[in-house]
Parts: sequence; structure tokens; C-alpha cells
Amino acid sequence: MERVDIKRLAEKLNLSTSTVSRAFRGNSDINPETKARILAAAKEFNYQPNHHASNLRDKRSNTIAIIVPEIANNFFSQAIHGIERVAREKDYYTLIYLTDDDYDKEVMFVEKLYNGRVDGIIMSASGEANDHRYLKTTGNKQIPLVFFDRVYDDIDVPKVTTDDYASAFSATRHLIEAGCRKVAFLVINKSMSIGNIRMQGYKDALQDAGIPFQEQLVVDCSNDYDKNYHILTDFLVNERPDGLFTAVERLAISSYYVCHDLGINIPGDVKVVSFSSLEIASLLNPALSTITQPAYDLGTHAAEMLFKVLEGIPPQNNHIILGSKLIPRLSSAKM
Amino acid sequence: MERVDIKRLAEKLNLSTSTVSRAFRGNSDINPETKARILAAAKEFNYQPNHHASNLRDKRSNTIAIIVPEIANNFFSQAIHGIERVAREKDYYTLIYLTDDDYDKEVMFVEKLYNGRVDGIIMSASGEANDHRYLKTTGNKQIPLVFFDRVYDDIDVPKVTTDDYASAFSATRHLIEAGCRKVAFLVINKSMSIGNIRMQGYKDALQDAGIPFQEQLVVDCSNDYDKNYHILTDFLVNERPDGLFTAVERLAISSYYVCHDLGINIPGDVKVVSFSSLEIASLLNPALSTITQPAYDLGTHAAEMLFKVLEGIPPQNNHIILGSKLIPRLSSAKM
DNA sequence: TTGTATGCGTTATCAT
DNA sequence: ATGATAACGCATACAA
Repeated sequence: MERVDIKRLAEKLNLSTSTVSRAFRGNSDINPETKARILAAAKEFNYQPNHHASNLRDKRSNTIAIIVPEIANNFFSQAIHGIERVAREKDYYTLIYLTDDDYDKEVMFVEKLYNGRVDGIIMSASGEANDHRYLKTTGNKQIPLVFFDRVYDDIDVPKVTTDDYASAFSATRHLIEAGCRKVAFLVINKSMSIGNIRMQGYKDALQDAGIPFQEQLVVDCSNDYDKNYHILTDFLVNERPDGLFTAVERLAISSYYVCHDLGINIPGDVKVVSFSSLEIASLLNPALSTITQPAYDLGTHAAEMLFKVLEGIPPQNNHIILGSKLIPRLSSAKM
Repeated sequence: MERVDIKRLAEKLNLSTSTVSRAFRGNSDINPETKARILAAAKEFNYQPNHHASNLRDKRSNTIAIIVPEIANNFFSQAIHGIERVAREKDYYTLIYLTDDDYDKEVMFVEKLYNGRVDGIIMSASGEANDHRYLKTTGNKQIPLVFFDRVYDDIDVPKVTTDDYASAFSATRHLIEAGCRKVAFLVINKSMSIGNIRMQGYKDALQDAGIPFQEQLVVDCSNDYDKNYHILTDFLVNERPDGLFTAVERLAISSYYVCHDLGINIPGDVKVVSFSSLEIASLLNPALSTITQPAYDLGTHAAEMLFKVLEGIPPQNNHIILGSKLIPRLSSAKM
């Protein structure tokens, strides 16, 4: 009921607030016995130094924000797990923001964070196609930002990504080696840096194999399951590709549904490889060949970079690139 | 670079800080023109009222905490999504805590939150078997708490759960109707309220069908994949059940792996039904029969209950129970 | 409608 | 080793 603050605790102990305060901070000198008394009393009365008061004084919040497009997604939930673990170790709070892939929300979130609410931001971007200048202000205001996975190339902050080009290249080559001659590339936003890079790997692998690139084999999908279902149905019926390389897990899933419904056999009629963080890819029917990104590690690295910046240590390497793993399974097996 | 606060903004505008402050609060009277001027200037200088200062004054944080066992889990990530959406609408911040199913962490998190950091907590519990008295203090300190899914029965706070008993009952009956006579129940912590309730539904469905309950068909599993693999391998080899009812998704996954490796056919040799929030259950090999909980709705309801409490509206119903859906698929098909 | 003054709870500085 | 005090930035009660 009664809220106990430092003042009341001090009164109960016949001490000054400064002494009590000292008991909770590492540095200042204080008699060990006094400290013990204070800590005991604090425990008894369930006292905790008020967060807002401390942070107002210190001008820091011990809090970071994570901004991601979505959370009900294996990749992001694993990455968040990684970030949270590092933050917890540093005794930082973790605020979470979901943009639902909406660029306007992203801007709103970031601008709101100028209120001293957080010490730093870790973000996977939602609006590649849009204007990023709103972030440049961030630079001026010195609120540290780190990108992971989906980055804005024109914003010069630390970034953690995977070797998307190489992965896309090897995934495409893998399909070709499995016998595909008409490999499609399914992507959600090919103008996003990440979609673009993956497409480049795809193109180059085709060229490398002497297969001409065909624009109509690049399928621009959406975030909406129903829309994708139609897009992919049309595409598969009309183009009859013999290989699908999908830039995100969701598109592989949609492809599976469509193929099931159309009676298209995987891998007999069409082979599939996808970027995916699905842990149970091997349990799918058929087992899905994946390029698995180290989502958790992406998160921990991003967090570690951010904390380096917060600690004033300039990161030696402003762009960390982690390797992904191509795991061939039945969906892309040579028949 | 230069940090602009309310004072500086006031100086630039030749106004007092109180007037500037008023421009940002809905209530107080202020000349619309003045307000417009202030807001314009705020935009220009990128001013945002300092979060900690406001909250120190107001003794509220506009922040809620979500405490869950894990996040890389379809159920929890969907629930979090629901909570976040409601919080966002209310213009609240959302802090996230992952306990990794560790009761000690849960206690630590909650106790740390006594520092005024958040206005309320939404939690799915990690330590049913442990002592919950640490939460009773919370009651005294009036920091509102709402449970969802995994609850502590002995703590009297608003709760949102699903109809676990009925779901477990019908899942078990479903297996029996599909021809199973030796149905096992796989559970992670049967002493947890939720595991217990599900087990009761299982038992009663057996009894209802005139099948005697056998203790050795209740398999106590862990959170660890490797351990479960061994536990389940032993169990399947030794007991040869013809039906598996698994209390959590993870155990169905492990069962699939084990059955694949042992050459046990699903549903031919053993049929499987599981509580699961897996969206692609129908793409598994074989398609997994699920009891699907409305995870997202659980989240939104929990959040709405919490905000009711925060707004001083006593919830009319202290325990909301949502229905789950049994979706039979190939894994439990009658042969 | 606007301004003045005070206090929210904490901690660093300075004094004792 | 401990105490008194000022300041962090803001929002309200009260005065004008």
C-alpha cells in the first residue's frame, strides 16, 4: 500500500537519503555494515530505486528498442530472442515494436523514441522503398541505431546481415544442378536491398550456368497469404517453372499450398528451395530445402554492436556478415 | 546535437514552460494559435517531452511488461502480437521479458518491476511447481497483473485461458474414435495447472470410453529436444502405444522425429493429436491433427483486461475462457 | 489564456 | 563515512 521511496527508507533507518542511495550504487564509499543494513531494510520494505527518477538524473534509460516488421515469424522471433539475451546480460530493458511491415509505423515509432525513452535502437527495416531521411536526424541526435537483416543502404550505421548474395547464388545453382532449367525467383519486395541482393545472386547463378534470365520468372508477391495464393496459382499454371527459389519462408509455404492444390508434385514437377528459419523444415511434406540464416546469432551480434556503441567503443567493423547454410532436402532432390 | 528541452523551446518562443507543456497535454486550456506555434516549433527542433521526466511527475510509465517463457514459439509469438497491438492502440510501450522457462528469472523480473518501471504486467507463468507468494506482494503494491494460458491458480488476478479440459477431452475421444486403444499423454510439466487440466480431460475421456487409465502411459517430458528424443524413443519402443496426445506442440514435433527414425508409421501404427499453434500443421508429413488455441485473441483479451484494470474499471469477469478448435488431419485418421 | 513556483525520486557534488 | 543540497525535465496548482 504505502509506497516506500528513498526518503522514507532513510527515515526508518535514521540515515540520509544520500547514504541510502549509495548502498545501491557500486562506486561511492560506504560503510559495509551500513550498506548491509540498508539492503536488508530495502528487501523488507520491497524498496527499489525509482527507475524514472534515476534515469531522469542520469539521462539514460537502460533500455533499448527492437523494431521489427513482425513477430509471428520464425526468423524474427529467433533474432529477438538473441537480442533479448544480450540485453538481459547487460541489465538493459527491451522495448518491442512491431511495424506490421508498415513504413509509416516505423517512422512514427522512431520519432517517438526521440523522447529519451531508449538509449539505442535495433531495427530490421520495413520501408526500403521509402524515404529514409527521417533517420538521418537520428544520427544528429546521437541515438545509436543498428540494423539487422533488412537494412537501408543509404544510412550509415552498424549493420548485421547474412551473405545473401552467396546464399542465393548457391541455392539457384543447387536447383540447376538438380536438373532445373526454368527456375523462378519468388520475392516479396525486390526493391528492398535484401530482395535485390538475393535476386542478383539468382541472376548470376543462372548466367553462370548459361541459362538466360527471364523477367517473367521473377514473381513479385505480397505479404498477404490470399493474394499470394492467387499470384502463385496463376504463375505456376501459366509459366510451368521447374524450380522455385523463394526469397522468404512465407512464399515457400504458399507454394506448397498451391502445389498441393494444383496436384503439382514437389520435387517431381517442380523443385523448391527457400530462405527459411523453420526448425521443422525436415518434417514438411516434402521436406523443404532451406537456406537457413543464423537468426539468433544475427540478433546477438546486432545487440553486441549496439552495446559497443553505447559503451563508446567504436565498432572495428561496421558491417558484420554472417554465413547462412544451404540444407538440401527432398523438395529439391534430383529425381 | 544540442538537446532541446521544454525550457529552451519556451525561450525560443518567448513563452513560459507551462504554456509549452500545455501544448502537449490534451486537457489544459491554451490558445489554439499558441498551441499551433508551439507544435510547429517542436517539430522544427525535433522536440519530444522527456519520457522519464513526465513519468516521474505523473507516477506512471505508460508501459506494460510481457513476461513469457519463450518467444521462438508460435503460441507465444502470436499472443505477444495480440498484446502489442492493443498496447499500441492505447499508446503504451511494451517491455518484453523471456524467462526461458526459468522460475528464478520470472521472480527476478517481477521484483525488479517494483521500481515503477511499468504500470502493469501480463504474464504466462514459468514456475507452477514453485512458490508464488512473491506475487502476493504485488497485490499489495497494486501493480496490476493479468495471467494468460499458464496461470497460477492460487493467485487471484484476472486470467485468460482456453478451455483446456474440454479440448483435451475431445482430442482424446477423437483418438479413441479413430481406433486407438492405448493412448498416451505426453506432457512437459504435469504439475503445472495447465498440464494437469489437460491430463484430467485425457483421463476422463478414457474413462468415458471404458478404457482404464494407465499411469505408465503418461510421459513426463522436458523442454530439451535431445532429452525428449531419448524419452520418447524409449517410450515408443517399450510401450508401443497406438495413440499420442501431446500437451504441447514441441512434443508432437519430437514424436514425429522419433517415429520417422524408428520407422513407426503415423497414423498407421500410431495416431497423433497435439495442442499446437503451428500454422502449417497441414503441410507436415503427415498433416498434424491439432487443437489450435486462439493465441492472438488470448493476447488481446489479456491486454484488454489489463487496461480495464489500469483504467479503474473492475473487470466483470475475472476469468475469460476462450475456445480452442480440434482440427483432425491425417495424423489421426482412421485407417 | 498565460506565467510562477513547486515537487516528483534520485544521485553527484560538496561539505562535515 | 555520512549528510545537506541542487538539479535532471516536466506538469500542475495557483496566481495574474
